[in-house]
Amino acid sequence: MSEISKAYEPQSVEDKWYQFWLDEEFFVADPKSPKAAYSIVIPPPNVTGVLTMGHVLNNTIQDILSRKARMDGKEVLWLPGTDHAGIATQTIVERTLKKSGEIKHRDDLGREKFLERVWQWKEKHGGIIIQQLKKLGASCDWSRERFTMDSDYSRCVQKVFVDLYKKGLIYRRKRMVNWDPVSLTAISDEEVNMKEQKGSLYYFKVEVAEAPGTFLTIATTRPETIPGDTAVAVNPKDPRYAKFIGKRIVRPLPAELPRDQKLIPIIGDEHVDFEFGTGVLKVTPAHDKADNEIGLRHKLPEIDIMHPNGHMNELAGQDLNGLDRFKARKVAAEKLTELGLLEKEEPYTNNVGFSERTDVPIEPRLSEQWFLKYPSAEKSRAVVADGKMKFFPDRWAKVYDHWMGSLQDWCISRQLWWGHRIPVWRNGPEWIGSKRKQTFDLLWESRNKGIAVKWPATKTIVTRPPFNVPDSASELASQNIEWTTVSVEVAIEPGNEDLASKLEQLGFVQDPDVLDTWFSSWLWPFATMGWPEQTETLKKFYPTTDLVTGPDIIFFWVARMIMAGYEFMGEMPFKNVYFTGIIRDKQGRKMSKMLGNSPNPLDLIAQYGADALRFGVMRAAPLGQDILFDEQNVELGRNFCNKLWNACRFRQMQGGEVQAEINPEWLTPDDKWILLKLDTALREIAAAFSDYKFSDATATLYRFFWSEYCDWYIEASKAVLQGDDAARKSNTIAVIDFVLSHTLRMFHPFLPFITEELWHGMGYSEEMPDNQGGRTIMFAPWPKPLDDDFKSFYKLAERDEKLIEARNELVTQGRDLRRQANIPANKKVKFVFKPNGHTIDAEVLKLLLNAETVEVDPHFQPPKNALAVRHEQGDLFLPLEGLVDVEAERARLKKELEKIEGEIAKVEQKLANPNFTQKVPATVLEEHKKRLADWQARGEHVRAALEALGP
RNA sequence: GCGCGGUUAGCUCAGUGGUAGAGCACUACCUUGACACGGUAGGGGUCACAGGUUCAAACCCUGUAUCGCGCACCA
Repeated sequence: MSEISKAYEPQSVEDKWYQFWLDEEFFVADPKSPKAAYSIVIPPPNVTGVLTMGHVLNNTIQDILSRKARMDGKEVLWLPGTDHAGIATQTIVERTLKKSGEIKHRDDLGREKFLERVWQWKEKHGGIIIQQLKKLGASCDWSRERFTMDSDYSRCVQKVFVDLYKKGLIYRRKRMVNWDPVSLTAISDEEVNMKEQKGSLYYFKVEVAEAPGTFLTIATTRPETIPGDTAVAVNPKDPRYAKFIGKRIVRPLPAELPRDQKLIPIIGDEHVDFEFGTGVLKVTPAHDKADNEIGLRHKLPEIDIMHPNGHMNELAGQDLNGLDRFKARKVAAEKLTELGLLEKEEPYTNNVGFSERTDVPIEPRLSEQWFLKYPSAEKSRAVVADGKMKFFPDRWAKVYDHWMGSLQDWCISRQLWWGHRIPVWRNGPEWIGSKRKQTFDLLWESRNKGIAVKWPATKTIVTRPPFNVPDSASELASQNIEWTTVSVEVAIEPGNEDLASKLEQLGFVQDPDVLDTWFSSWLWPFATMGWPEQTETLKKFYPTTDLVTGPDIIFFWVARMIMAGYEFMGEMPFKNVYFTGIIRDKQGRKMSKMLGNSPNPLDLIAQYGADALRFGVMRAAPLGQDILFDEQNVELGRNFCNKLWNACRFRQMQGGEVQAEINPEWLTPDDKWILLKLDTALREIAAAFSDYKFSDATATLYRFFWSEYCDWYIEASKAVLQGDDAARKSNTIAVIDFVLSHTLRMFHPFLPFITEELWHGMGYSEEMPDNQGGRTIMFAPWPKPLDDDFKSFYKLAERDEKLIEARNELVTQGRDLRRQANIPANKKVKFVFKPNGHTIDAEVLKLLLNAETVEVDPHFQPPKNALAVRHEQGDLFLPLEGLVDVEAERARLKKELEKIEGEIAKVEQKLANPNFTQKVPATVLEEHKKRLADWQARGEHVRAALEALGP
């Protein structure tokens, strides 16, 4: 440290070292390295994203793991990148363009032009979060940064799609999906959140056509869908209604439709719960998932009465046509009232599915979509259940298992533009005329080359291989298939772009939909490493070691990656999964832009430093618990860094040789004590790492460094450092260097910047080989606990530890005497120590007590008013002259005596119990006996002190 | 409805059977040659409740209450 500032100033330090690490390529992973591999792939943040506290938590953990692994001598790959985030990105760009007045709708630009703008936007703003991660100190291999829409990556997605298509696992079908009427796309079940909604349950009556004057009453929450009803269902076992099955009712809406066009059947279906409502269910197959299933069972017609944007269409009738679905609900109820059919409306709370992205109620809608039947599901489920892949905390394994046990096919198509377009071409309406022969020839030729050509004859939907393509025109003819009614699907693998363009010339069109973003993210662990080539990187770093992510994407991402890993790599994608908690504000609310309770991590870094932010977050983030974030945590981190800084500054002020040999003969009991405490801390941290308990690790670091090293050891060592014995002094400095060099390395994964600065500043990097931290602390060895050879060479034994701990206790009590006597902290006082056969360093005692002198007198006879503490090492007296408030002191001592007697009674009771003395392990019994003796001794002492105060 | 997690000091949380802990906040004293982003000392808890197991329970078991989360879902 050329210039020693009194306080640590992170801003000037952090950028300097990050640039150094980048320039030296310390983060770059070498697949040819002989070292053992350690790898993590980053959960790719949205390319539109900015750094949130969640990212800070997540990436700090990954950085800690990566840096620790480097110090453990591993070849580390932390692979970064971003996700194209279909809906989110498209929405942002579209909104921006609308705001600027350039367009009213993305159709104004057209698909191609619009995508150009998204790419432009991505180039301009897409790097922000990467830069922010660098500010945090993330040691990612930036030379390998990937984006899920990179051309290589897109080829992986395309290949995977066609592969699964050929296996028959991907298919296109008209089905009920979750429709988001705002973003105008289907979404998957996982993107739907159920929320409680307060609404109404409407009871209306319908007339039975075959029995005029007879009415059934139906309860519904959605009267606006009545025009879409194609049946009324009752439970066939319901005695009230069974007799109506087979008859028809008159559907009340649309009101203007003639009665004979509104007759719909009463059907019997087990699905109907006769406890609920009136026991009569209206069936709307086009607008309700359960109703759709009933519709399929009973072959009911489907009437779609809504536009994709959630507004009613003309089939809903003139009263509702054009209205938004919620407005239509009210109008439909009014209409029923008008018709005299509404019996009552009661308040009702039910659960409604909301789109995760746009937060509007999803609309169940019939549409043609692509679906995936999950591959390798059994293996993927078993690997976690068997514990071959470990989840931390492991309760998530149960959640995973439950989901894996009830997999539903995944709706993977999205009606968006920004994303991987589905690589399937279909014959369009203009597929006519003279190009017919040319087309068939091309298709037969392609099919023979292994291209996936599906040939579903009209009305026959083929979804499984083998693809039943007629071999020739004559076969086509012999099957009596009219070529004009044939529909063909061609899925094209990467590298066959020429076939696509040929098909397009022949009137084929590519499917307009894109794939769900997660359909690309699920390939992340191997698509980023060069798959499908068997690259050096894949060989070295796949499967990855750890995955760090939030439990909110366990289904979206983690489960799917496991399945993709098995399906395409034949191997699990990661060995351990660490699930972080969710960051909340200090009132326990989720961080959100709306609430404005989400601090900007960059502001925190600017104010407190990246190390402080990292330390504060890690300290507050126990495994598996949500984190209530408070800026005070960061302040604490800053204070801690400052403490570390100043402790090193103190060492530097002592001068002397850097990292000199420690001479075992000159070690003081305090030296031995701190070495043993260091050993304990190293062991605790090793244990914390193996359990992924980072908050435990930071707690240990904090306690060891602040309480043990600074508060006790440094203060005690001043006795030597301020003395005039040069040999002892340099030995103590050697101990300090030993401890500090271990401490800095132990801290480095958590506090990368300040430790690098101090590592160099303290001179610990000097004359060291590279693998000992010569160029950077990043590659200094992770400190190991002290071994037995070390301990015996330096004669470190448990009794040294006990001796100092007892001495420290004596000091604390001695310091308390000052307070009892109301002596200001800055006033030096004279203590007398009456030793009890033990040796104790009076110089150290004097320093720790902040005393003017500590007189050691084995024959000291205390005066009446001396305050005293009795201790196993001797008695410490603070002789005073009339300073003490006798009454207050008496009261205090009495209170203490009461407490002591209580403790004595407790232990005595236990020891008097023969069950206890006979059953308990010897060590516990011993400990209780000793405890009793200790309390008794203290009690005696307090009693003596009381007596000494006089009557 | 099913499942999971929490309930310990004013606040946020550690603590897997053997003397209840940390940080912050609080009180008092102190700018003592590393650090006021600091030091010293102190006050403060029937460990949600009720049973049970045990020589011994914050900890294990059963139940209850309460908060949060996930899954499922009946119009």
